[in-house]
Amino acid sequence: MPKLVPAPDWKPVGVVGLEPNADKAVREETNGLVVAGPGAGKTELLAQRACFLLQTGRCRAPRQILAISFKKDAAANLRARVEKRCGGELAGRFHSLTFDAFAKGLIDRFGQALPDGYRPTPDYQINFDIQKRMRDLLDQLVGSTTGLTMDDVSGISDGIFYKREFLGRALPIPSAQPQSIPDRAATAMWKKLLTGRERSQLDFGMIGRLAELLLRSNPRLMKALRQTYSHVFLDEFQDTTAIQYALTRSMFRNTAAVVTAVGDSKQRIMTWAGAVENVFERFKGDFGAEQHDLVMNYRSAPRLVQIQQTLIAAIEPGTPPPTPADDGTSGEGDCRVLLYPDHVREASHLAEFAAEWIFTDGIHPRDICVLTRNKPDEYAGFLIRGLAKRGIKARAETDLQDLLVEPLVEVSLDILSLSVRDSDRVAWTSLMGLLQQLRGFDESDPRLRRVEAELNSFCGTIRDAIGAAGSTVNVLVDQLSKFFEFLGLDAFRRLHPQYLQDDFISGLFTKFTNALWKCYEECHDWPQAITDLVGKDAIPIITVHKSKGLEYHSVVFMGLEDSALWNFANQSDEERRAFFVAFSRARKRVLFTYCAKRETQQRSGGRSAAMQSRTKIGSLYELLAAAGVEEEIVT
DNA sequence: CCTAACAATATTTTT
DNA sequence: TATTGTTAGG
Repeated sequence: MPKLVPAPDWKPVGVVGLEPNADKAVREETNGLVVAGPGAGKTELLAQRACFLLQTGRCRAPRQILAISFKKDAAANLRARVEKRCGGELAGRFHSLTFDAFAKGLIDRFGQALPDGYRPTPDYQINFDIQKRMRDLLDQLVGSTTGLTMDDVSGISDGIFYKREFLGRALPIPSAQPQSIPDRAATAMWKKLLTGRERSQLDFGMIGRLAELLLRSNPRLMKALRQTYSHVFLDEFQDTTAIQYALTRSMFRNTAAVVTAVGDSKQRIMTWAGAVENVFERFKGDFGAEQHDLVMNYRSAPRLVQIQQTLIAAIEPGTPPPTPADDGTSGEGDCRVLLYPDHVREASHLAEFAAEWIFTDGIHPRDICVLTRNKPDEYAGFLIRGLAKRGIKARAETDLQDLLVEPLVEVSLDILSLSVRDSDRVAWTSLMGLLQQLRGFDESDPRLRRVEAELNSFCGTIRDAIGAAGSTVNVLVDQLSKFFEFLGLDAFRRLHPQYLQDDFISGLFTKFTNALWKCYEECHDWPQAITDLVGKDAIPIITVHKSKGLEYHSVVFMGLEDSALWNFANQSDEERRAFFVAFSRARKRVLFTYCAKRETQQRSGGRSAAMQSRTKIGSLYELLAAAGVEEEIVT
């Protein structure tokens, strides 16, 4: 048992120091809201606070810290930092997971304790299409059992219904008579999705509502939960949805749990997906949270921070301006707008830049990022080919990103790499470790020698099969399936409970094998195909939304044009914040591009490129001009 | 088979 | 808003 440190003696772990407000937030004894811009070290602050609470005994065994993030990688990142900072033993009481994983965990463990009428089948299916299929589902409600007529149902707008009556408020649906038509439809809809088929159909919005109902209707469960967690962290709080906030609120408001939320309202770019606009104010009101503003920017060069100050003044006047931690000795930072006649010139010019950055300045391709507002593959098609001519790889990441972090895919890539490469120590070690774990052997178990031999012979079989002439994607599927049988598919699925859902694991497997086969067909070289799929040396091309929370040495925002920001007139605040998010990803350099003419997709039909304009988003250009950013006309 | 008119969609996380 | 997809009707 590690020795407790008295709070006054506690020092931040592994960092030089914290700015005064951060130090205060780390040691805060009551609910707090940390508001901080990009590069302020919000995640690090949470990691330090976890260390503080665990090492000083503010959070004392058996009590735990619950840390909730939005994205899997953010949750994993935070967990890893805490483990590194204060060791595995204390970090064992730090539970870092996504909101959805947390709510689903409650339903999976205790869902059968839900009240009648709201109890899903234990083998419920996750269905991502419920919102999309709402019109259809509504139409299916017509009938004598629901008492809803064709007219009733066609008078309901599916989008509004889903957001308001179906998921917009706490369960249960008010049942006092007379029920309004939408309320009757909502009641019938829950019934249909929970009991209409053999297996209940749920999406994550429904799971969130059910989790909240579960706790509210089971005081003992609620009490157990509150006793488990003495402290709660909420990361990226500006993105919290109404459902998530309701759950958080009913769990921890007016309880002994100390809740710390961190976020940045200037980076709120998910309101269209349900993020609550005034969630900071509501949190401060409901939880009596004290606000801590952080002002340091540890990410960006001084010139870039200065430009950020201009953007911030426009987005959220009155916000304290950020202070660069970077003194500029390694470069002031650079931002320019490049105006091109067309997408062809843009591609060749940007490729020239990239070649210089990579081959002369030694910047790693992964430390460069191309951002687009939407449709990255269409916007960057020409650029990808321009870069390829100079020997630089680049690719639109989109769904590959998510695929590659799945354990199923990692294991598959390990065994394939081991099969087709002369040696891959890392893959060998990780597969042997996994086999050992799944078989329940300890390190010195003599049976491991046999497993080693079997693994080796598997590699030979796989290499021969997938390398044979006339091999198809089915051969790949077949070989991998056999390998997972050998590995112990059931044990593997128990190790990663998300794979207990048949559709999830089989869909994932198909996506992966198809993607890998596509790479193979392009180069007919297995080691190369694996490298290509992983995208190790490729410049990532992603949307602004995907880039949230990431940072790069250099950022290129392609297509600062009216048509790319098509909804600017309707949601200029949100688009301005997206612009700010894009800009603030960079440590040293940001380039914006504009093309007078642009063809976003490479078409064989030879359609003419569309003329672009930038008047409707003129206010963005004015902001850059006000910050002294130069425009450069490239011919 | 072609065109005109209309509708959908774009930014997203989550097992 | 601009582009792409769908469908009815010629």
